[in-house]
Amino acid sequence: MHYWLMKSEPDEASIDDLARAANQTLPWTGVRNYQARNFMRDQMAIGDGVLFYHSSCDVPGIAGVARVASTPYPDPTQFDASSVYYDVKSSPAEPRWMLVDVSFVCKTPLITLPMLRAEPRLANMRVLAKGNRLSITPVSDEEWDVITTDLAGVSARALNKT
DNA sequence: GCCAACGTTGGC
DNA sequence: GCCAACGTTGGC
Repeated sequence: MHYWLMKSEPDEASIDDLARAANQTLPWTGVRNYQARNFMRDQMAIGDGVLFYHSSCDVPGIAGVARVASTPYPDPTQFDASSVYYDVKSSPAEPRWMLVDVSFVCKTPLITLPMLRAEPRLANMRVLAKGNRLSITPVSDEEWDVITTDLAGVSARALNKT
């Protein structure tokens, strides 16, 4: 069981989009970075906790909680010539990009970067490291507890709902 | 719009 | 295998 922070531009897929999606689940399309892909392909398991982060927007920050809802499978957008995520060097026989499905758990009050940086227990959080650009980063057990319980005030009941 | 930081590409 | 050039990310 691992925890993750996953960045999404809300213009493309926001926490509200996830809440409105069929089965409140969306495939995490568009990752085109090998480190981020490897996290999804090699380390994620169904049930892993996800901090849903809004990036490249007016006020970036954690906007909700989600969970990993599938095992890894090829990102279909890589084969779609009309998609911005099309990858001419990939093929169904040898897919280059893998993803997982992510399911909605709950929204949280927006937890901004200054709020995260103000919390000493998050000083080593990967997403806060200087120069970090990875769209998927691991979150430690303690970081998960601090953010979901202390900063976001999510109840244990909400976190454990299936 | 700026720019620091980082990843990828491709010539050699 | 090195590394310069280039493209992208993403906060500000």
